[in-house]
Amino acid sequence: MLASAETATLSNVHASFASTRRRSGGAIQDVLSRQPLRRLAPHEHLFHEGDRERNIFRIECGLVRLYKLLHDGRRQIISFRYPGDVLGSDTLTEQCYSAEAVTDVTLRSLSREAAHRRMKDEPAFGSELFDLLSEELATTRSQISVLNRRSAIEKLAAFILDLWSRQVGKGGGNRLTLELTRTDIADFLGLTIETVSRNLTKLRQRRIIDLSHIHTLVILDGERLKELANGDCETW
Amino acid sequence: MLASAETATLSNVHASFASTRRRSGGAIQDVLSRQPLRRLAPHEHLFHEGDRERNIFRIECGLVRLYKLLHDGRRQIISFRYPGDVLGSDTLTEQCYSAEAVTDVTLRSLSREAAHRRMKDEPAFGSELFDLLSEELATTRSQISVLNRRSAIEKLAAFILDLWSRQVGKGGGNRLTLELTRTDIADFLGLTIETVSRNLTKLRQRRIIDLSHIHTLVILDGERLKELANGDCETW
DNA sequence: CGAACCATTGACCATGATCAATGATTGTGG
DNA sequence: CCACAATCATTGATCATGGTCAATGGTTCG
Repeated sequence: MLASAETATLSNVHASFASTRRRSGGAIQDVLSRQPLRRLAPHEHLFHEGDRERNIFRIECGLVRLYKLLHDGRRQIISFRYPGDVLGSDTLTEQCYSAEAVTDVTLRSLSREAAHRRMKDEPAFGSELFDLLSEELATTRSQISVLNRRSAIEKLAAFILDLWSRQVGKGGGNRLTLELTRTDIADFLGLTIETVSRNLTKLRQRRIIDLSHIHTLVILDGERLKELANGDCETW
Repeated sequence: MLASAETATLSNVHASFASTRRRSGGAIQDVLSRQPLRRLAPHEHLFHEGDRERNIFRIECGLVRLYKLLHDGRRQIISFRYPGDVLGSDTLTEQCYSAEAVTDVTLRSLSREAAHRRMKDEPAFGSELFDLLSEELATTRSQISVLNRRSAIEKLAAFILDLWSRQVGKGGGNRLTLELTRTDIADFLGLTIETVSRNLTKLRQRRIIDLSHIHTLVILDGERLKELANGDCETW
């Protein structure tokens, strides 16, 4: 069981949350790599909704959450961003959400002005930005499909698989570090913390995951998790 | 009451569905205006998910729905597009949804290849496309906020207000034509047709809307509708 | 006119939200 | 370093919303 989970691909999890990541080189990556490192402590903001100053960022290390505050005071987390992720291509025209460090974060950034200058000189730069933006839009649309119609357990299973897919290749196998609070997960999936908690407990009881330490999640049965994420919940 | 509804602005409906519309001139508009007209009958597709051929379209008249089929066979409608709307800026890299005529539709289109050629000659063209895409992303994110956390009545009220805002300025006052079926509305809002129907009935009973003819909706109390869309449902 | 499709309404039920109590974990100042 | 506070997580009881199943009524179109 462990083995099957370890070797399983995520290709048939149709609607996941995979966010915009660029690993390969490219004009944007090159420019960013030449920017100085900045450090942020937990709860510091990269930017706030409505800020005038705008940048493109690349997370070098740590975890960032993007969120919007709803008019009733609730928080909708748009996405979580991990090392290697580029963000801000979508805010060059308008800043319509906030970005906040969850953990200690190291990042590099490029101002909008610099980006615009680059775009004029280097055509590749603009088209890479365009691609980033397209990818972002596609991801956001998948997110709607997941969030809008699915049960708590389906959302949660998809979320865990998504987290897992990010840590694949970084060693650690089926063990993944959960730096997020239940509130973060709830605000992302559009659930309450109680519902998140209850469903994690159920997953634990059914030996699909292990949560011996609150912030360490071990996937025991990845296949089952994928079934759940895809809606096969008959035996749930 | 009628008067107040008539003069009310929609500015404080924070999370609505307003989609990408370009009314003013611009490089893209200019080019599109020079393309030949095409006509589609109801249920004809502009394109299907996965199609290789890609285009930018402008709806000249009629109504189009964009949708994705979920793996369980359900349909998530991404958005409805109306005359003047431009669509397809997001599909230049990948076609990840389908577009279908709801009514008789007239449109103009520009191939991806032509768009790419234009982008090289005319820098404004590329940056207009970029803006269209950004706008699209912002809209999609608002949509998540509305869809993810809100009650059926809040969704429905926001949806009606959005429809209304599109017909403002076209005469007709508070009367709007509902070319969509209940199934369309349900698939867009992530509800069932029964829930849509029941809530429309309640709105009717409370004299907030009138639905004497199935496809003609009259807003009787726009203020109340806005309150509902914003979550003031105490008296519901 | 009849068939197919669409909409409404009712009865019932499952999911997840809310309210509430308790336990665990983390961080801070003495 | 410990103790206390604050935050976070778990669990239970209850309830409301909206989904499902089912029956009926309207509309539209060949």
